[in-house]
This record gives sequence, structure tokens and C-alpha cells, in this order.
Amino acid sequence: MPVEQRAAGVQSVQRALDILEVAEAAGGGCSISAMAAATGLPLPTIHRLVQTLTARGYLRQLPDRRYCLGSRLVPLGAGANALLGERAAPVLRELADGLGESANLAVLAGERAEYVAQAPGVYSMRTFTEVGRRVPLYCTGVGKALLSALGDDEARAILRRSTLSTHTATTIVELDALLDELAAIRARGYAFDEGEMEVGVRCVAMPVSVPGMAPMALSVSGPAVRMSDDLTGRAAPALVRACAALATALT
Amino acid sequence: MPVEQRAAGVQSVQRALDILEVAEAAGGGCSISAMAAATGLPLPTIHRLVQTLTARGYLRQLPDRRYCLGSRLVPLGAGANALLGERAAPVLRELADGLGESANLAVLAGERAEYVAQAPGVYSMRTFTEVGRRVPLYCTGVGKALLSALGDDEARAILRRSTLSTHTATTIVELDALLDELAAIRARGYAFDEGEMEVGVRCVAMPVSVPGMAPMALSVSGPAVRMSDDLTGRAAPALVRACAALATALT
DNA sequence: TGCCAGCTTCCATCATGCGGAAAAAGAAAT
DNA sequence: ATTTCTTTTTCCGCATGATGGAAGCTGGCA
Repeated sequence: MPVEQRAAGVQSVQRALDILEVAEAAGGGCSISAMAAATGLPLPTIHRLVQTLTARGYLRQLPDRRYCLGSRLVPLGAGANALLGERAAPVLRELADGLGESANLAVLAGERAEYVAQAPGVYSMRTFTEVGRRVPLYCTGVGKALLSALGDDEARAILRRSTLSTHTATTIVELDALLDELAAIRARGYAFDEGEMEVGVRCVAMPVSVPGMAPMALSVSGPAVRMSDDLTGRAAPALVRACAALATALT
Repeated sequence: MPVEQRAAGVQSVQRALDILEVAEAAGGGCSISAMAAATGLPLPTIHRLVQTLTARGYLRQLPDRRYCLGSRLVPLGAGANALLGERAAPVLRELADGLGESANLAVLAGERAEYVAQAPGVYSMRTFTEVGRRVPLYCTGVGKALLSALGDDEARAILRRSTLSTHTATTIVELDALLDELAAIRARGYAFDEGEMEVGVRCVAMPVSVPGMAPMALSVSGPAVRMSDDLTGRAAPALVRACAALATALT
């Protein structure tokens, strides 16, 4: 028995999940010995677990004998996404009704933000976000909120890998400027999008962090003509309450 | 020990995966006893495994004590998707170069088709599909190909739940007509999209079935003015070859 | 309040997963 | 072609960790 008491649970399942997560972190592919190094487990143990996961399609063996995430995870991920949206719907609706503008929920999917739920605002001219749509992180409210919730190092690494292209006159494309922006968001608690992705769209976004869950962000967005400073001022406390409600609904 | 020898592997991991898949199939939420019934395992065993999966975010416990898929699956699903696309890229490129028109790969994600890889055609006017975009099943080439690969019952159930809205003059919106179409696709081996989603876009799509993987579909699409009967005729055997190549590349 | 169904905890049992060691299969160097 | 080294795979006896029957608990319902 190890000197310290690890988190309770079924040992081999814990280890299998560790392996999945190592494979995820590795991205391109991961050898059995690399997994052993990453998890601290002996090779035969890894091998046995990997066999099981591969047989079920949760891992895939590449021609060079390394392993990567398997496609059986795709429908599971999609299912989890759909459920998230379902649970969040009432919270979003209340937020949208209270402020009059569309409310959106996004999760971090890979290196983009994916909208998983949306409640339309009350006006006929409003922003419309398609559930399932993925948008860049650096030039959207939810994206910047998600980045701010990650560590500074991780955010920097993602931004380095991204192509920072100019969508509008206000898009921030300098790495340093973006990092400053993230620091400001962390200090303030929420992010603005001043038409950085699409001209005339203003957005207030807040990171939602629920322990043990993928990072999420909640936002309210609408035409800049209606998204006055007054409205964004009222949006902030409403978002705080909605985040708390979400945390409760999803826990 | 059960009378018959089940597939080899680590028992508790197998059971944990069974539970995830039961939760996926249940969709909305699944009680512990329902899982026990579905898997044939005793309650305490299920309970212990579910605890472990919940602690890691792979399941979530709802307020009514039932369980559903957890959000830790979202990034894993996204990662698996990205890898799929990476492996498929060379096959798509060859297909696109051979025919001159854009080649696309989509997987079944929930009840929509999600593009996971794309290779652009050689002409400046061509269809452009964004990787990560999700499109309806009933009015797209890849979607219909995916539906045809599912059972008739499953396809019917999905179509019933979908809103069949008219995108263009050729969109098929009657359930019976769609089921006939699926039967024709199964007989022919591939699907056509005659501008059903977007006017002037013609597409040939073929289901790709790799054992133990989520259903996928491969398509070639381009402007109707270039997608002559002659070209679609040549596309069919090219798709067959590409499907075989994909199956090899992904196995 | 009392009943009942479903969930959770307990714990003795032993089947199951464990991991050291050695064989096998590749990869790299000679 | 042969050797050497690395990495993966198989083997197997041991004891750890998972198992599931039974008992206790909780929350919903009448």
C-alpha cells in the first residue's frame, strides 16, 4: 500500500482513466512506456489496461505501436455536451429574460470555445449563436473568459499555437496585448468582447468554474447599440448570480 | 464466473465502460438500479464503479440521484475528433486531387453530422466546409449516408425527433420519402445531395464503417455546374477506394 | 406517522488484477 | 548479415483489491 491514501475508488478504473487523460495530453500519440513514465505504473499493468481500452475503441493503436484516443469517445463527448446544454437552459433563459439580450454557454473543446447552450434575447434584432458552433478563443468573449480561467502558461501556449487573424478593427492580435487583457479579466472577474469577432456585437462573458468539470464560460451578447455601459454594468452581477445557479444545477 | 467466457480484459474497466455506454444510451439520466438491470451486475458493484466515474467527472449525479454523462468526456471527445481528422487527411487529399472537388469526412455526433476533416478541391470556386461544423442529417449527403448506415428503426427515431425544415426546393421533408431515400442509398451504396441544403451544391457521399468505431461518412462535393453525372460516376469508385484506405488508416 | 423502494455501507471471501522477471519482437548500430 | 540495445508482450505465483450478499439508511408517499 502506498504511504499516502489516494482518492478512493476502484483502482483499475482510476488507472484506466489516468491512461485516457495521459493519451489526451499527449495529443498525437503516446507509447506504452511513456504512459508508464507519466503515471508511475509498471509496464505490464499499463499494457493490460491499454489492451482493454483499445479493445473497446477508447484508445486506438497506431501503426508505430503508439496509442491515441479512440473514436468511441466521440459520441460520448457529444452526449455529454448535449446534456450540459439541457441542464443549463433554465439558467440561460432567466439571464436572457432579465437583461433582454441573448445568453450563451460555451465549453473549452480542444483549443476553441464550443457553444453548448443558448437562450435568445427578447428583441427581433439579436445575436444568434448556433449550439455546436466552435469559435476561436482569442477574439470572443467566452473564449477570453475561458483563457483567463486557464493558467497563464497554458493560455500562452494555446495562443502561440493559434493563428491570430484580424477579424475586425478591434481584434487583438498581439500576444502581449492578449496576455494583458487576460490579466485584466482575471482582476475584473469578467471579459468584454468589443466587436472583436464581428462588427457591432458587444458581449460580456464570465468564466464558470465547477470543480471537477471542464472549464466553461457564460456570456450575454447583443448589438452594440443596445449593449450600453449601463446594460453591461447590470449584466455583471446578473452573470455572477447565473454562474452560481449554474454551478448548483450542474453539480 | 459466468458460464460463457466474455471478451478478455480488465474486468472492472470493462464494467466501467459498460456503465458509461449505458448512461450514453439512456441519454437524459439513468438510476443505479437501471444500470444494474441493463448490465446484469449487482447493485453494490455498480455503485462503486459509478462513484469512481463520478469522482473523476466522467459521470454526473443529478439532484434526483440519477446519473448522466459527465463533462470530463467533452475534451476527450474533442481530442479524439481532432486525431481522427489528422489520420484521415492524406486519404481526403488524394480523393480531392483525383476528382478536383472538395472531399469531406464527417462523424455522427449526437443527431447531427460533424465534419472532422476536409481537403479542398483544386478550383477557386469550390465548396468550403469548416472542420467542427455540424449539419443536419436529413438534408446533407454525409448525413443521409450516416442515416443509411444506422438501422432503419434508429434512423426513423432520429428523423421523428428532428425538425425537417425546407432549406431549398429539393430538400426532402417527408418522413416516408426520406426512408425511401435511405433504402435507395443502402441499395446503391452511396448517397447524393442534390442541393438539398444549399442551392447549386451537389454531393456524393458514402458511409464508412470500421468495426468498433463510430459511424462515419466520406463525401465529395462541388458546384452543380461541375458535378456532372460523368463526374459523380467517377466519384463512386474513387469513394469506394478511399473508404478502404480510410478503414486501413484508422484501424 | 409508518411503510416501502431504492440507495448506501459493511465486511468476510476469494477471484482478480498485480507486477517482477523473462521471452519476444523491433530498431539501431556495427 | 550479425550483434546489441530498446521496447513491447507474455507468464505466473502472490496477496491485494474488487466482489456481492446482507444489513442499515434515506427520502418519497400515503
